Amino acid sequence: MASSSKSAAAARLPEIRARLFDRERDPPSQIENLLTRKQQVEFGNIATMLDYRRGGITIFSEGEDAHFVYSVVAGIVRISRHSDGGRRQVLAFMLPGDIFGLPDSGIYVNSTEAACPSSLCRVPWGQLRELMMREPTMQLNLLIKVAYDLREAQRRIMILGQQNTYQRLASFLLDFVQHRAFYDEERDRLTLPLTRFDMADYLGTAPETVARGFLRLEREGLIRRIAPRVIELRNLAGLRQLQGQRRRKES
Amino acid sequence: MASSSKSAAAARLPEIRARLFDRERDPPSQIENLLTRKQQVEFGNIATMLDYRRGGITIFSEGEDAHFVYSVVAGIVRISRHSDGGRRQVLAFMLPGDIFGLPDSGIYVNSTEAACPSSLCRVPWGQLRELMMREPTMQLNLLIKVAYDLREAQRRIMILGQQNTYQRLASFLLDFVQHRAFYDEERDRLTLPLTRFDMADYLGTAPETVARGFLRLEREGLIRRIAPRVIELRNLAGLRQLQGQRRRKES
DNA sequence: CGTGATTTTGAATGTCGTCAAAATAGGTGG
DNA sequence: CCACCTATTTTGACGACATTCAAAATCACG
Repeated sequence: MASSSKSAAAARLPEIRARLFDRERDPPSQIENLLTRKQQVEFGNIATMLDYRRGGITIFSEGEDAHFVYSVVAGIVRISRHSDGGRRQVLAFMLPGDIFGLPDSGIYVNSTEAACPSSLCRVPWGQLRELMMREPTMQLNLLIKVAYDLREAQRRIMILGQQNTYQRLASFLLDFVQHRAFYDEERDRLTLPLTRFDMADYLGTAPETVARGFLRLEREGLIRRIAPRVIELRNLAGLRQLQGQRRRKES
Repeated sequence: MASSSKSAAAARLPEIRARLFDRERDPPSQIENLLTRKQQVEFGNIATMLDYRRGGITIFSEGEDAHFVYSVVAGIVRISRHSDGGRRQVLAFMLPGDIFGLPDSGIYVNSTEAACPSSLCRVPWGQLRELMMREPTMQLNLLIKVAYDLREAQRRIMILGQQNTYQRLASFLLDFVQHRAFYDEERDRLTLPLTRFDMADYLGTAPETVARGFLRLEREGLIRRIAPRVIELRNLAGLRQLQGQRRRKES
């Protein structure tokens, strides 16, 4: 499944990225790495690096005993939960700098899979807890990070609560524009290593509707489909303008 | 607006309620107060009690400088955010034991109002930050609480992502059954001091659709409308069964 | 180059947002 | 206590939107 190595030193140092509670520099402060060099090393000392060489591999499943906390170093991790009816909802895609796997009463409440080849950093929950008790600033960093994730979840509630599927798709594309790993600014090209099913379950809709959304975006000149998973963004401002509109065409 | 008093001792001690990271008792552990008696007093020492005598009063608005963190002692607080188009989305209703007002780069990102007469506990952010640096367990409690709120937000994403408005309304009613302040178990009566607009903005729908939802719930024998804001729940199991169904009737 | 999975397109129908208007509740002052 | 007024809630009608089932087209991979 995933190959592991104890020598975290050799690999890229783990980061935790979020926006700070307080203004440190000029407002508004950007998303940044919360850890000092020293903390990164300390964190790396209790961590194991994991390599998921292809997408679709399960990291952990809801209901299992939670022994580890993970942080993404490279790639995309899909966090999902299943409803009573068995339908999957993708709650978030975790990108480099994100942390996931905090326990709830000792168990995981979500399932997670690598959505594409990914590198993770795994820390035993007990040891992280000890480290945080010794190091209040380390704990504060985790608090800041979780608070940041909460605000992101609230942003998703906004989108799901008041946008139609067409607007949601545009929001989704725009989210990835921030990340250089997926958006080639030179060519305006977005590479999304995700299936229509993943997108549909994330956007709370059906894969067919996602496809129709892409069709409409193309017809309206906002994008061009190079391949199913490669999109040229032809009009960023136009995509952004969709956000503010009403859910439904006026009368 | 709100009357305040420095003597927190006279009032009910503030609580922070959430589910723990780890299992302390038999699984699964229930929602409980995170603070020890001593911590409650310590927390009360830097807090000011606020009384909002009627609903609709603004506590703070998005974009303002964030100086205080609040915790609900009694009542309901509505947390909302406005989209580009100006439409309001209610992100959450905060009930006794909940905390809100954590800053993002020094400012509030949400607006909050008392949804009905409420008592709050207000703490200067700077002092809370100091207290947390001295008291790692106090900080851990806040972390646990925010992580709990994150999971609740994820639950809302599930509901908005895969339930129709009828099912969402049922979920909403069931959420309040947990709280004795709103649900009279003897008479099966739910008292919701909220307008159809509040509910609609929370559920991501229109007030008319909420009204139609209540109508249908009544026609199907699941509830009985005593008054617009007082509902008799006649079939809890039936309400719960709605959750697992598909969004749309199979043709 | 074939095979299975993914993606796209088509058609039918259920759902819900919107506008309009009637009915009801809740609070105020006579 | 009642009449009145305003805000809230309910009901009706219509059309846009999205889910579902079905099937064709395309892609990825061996």
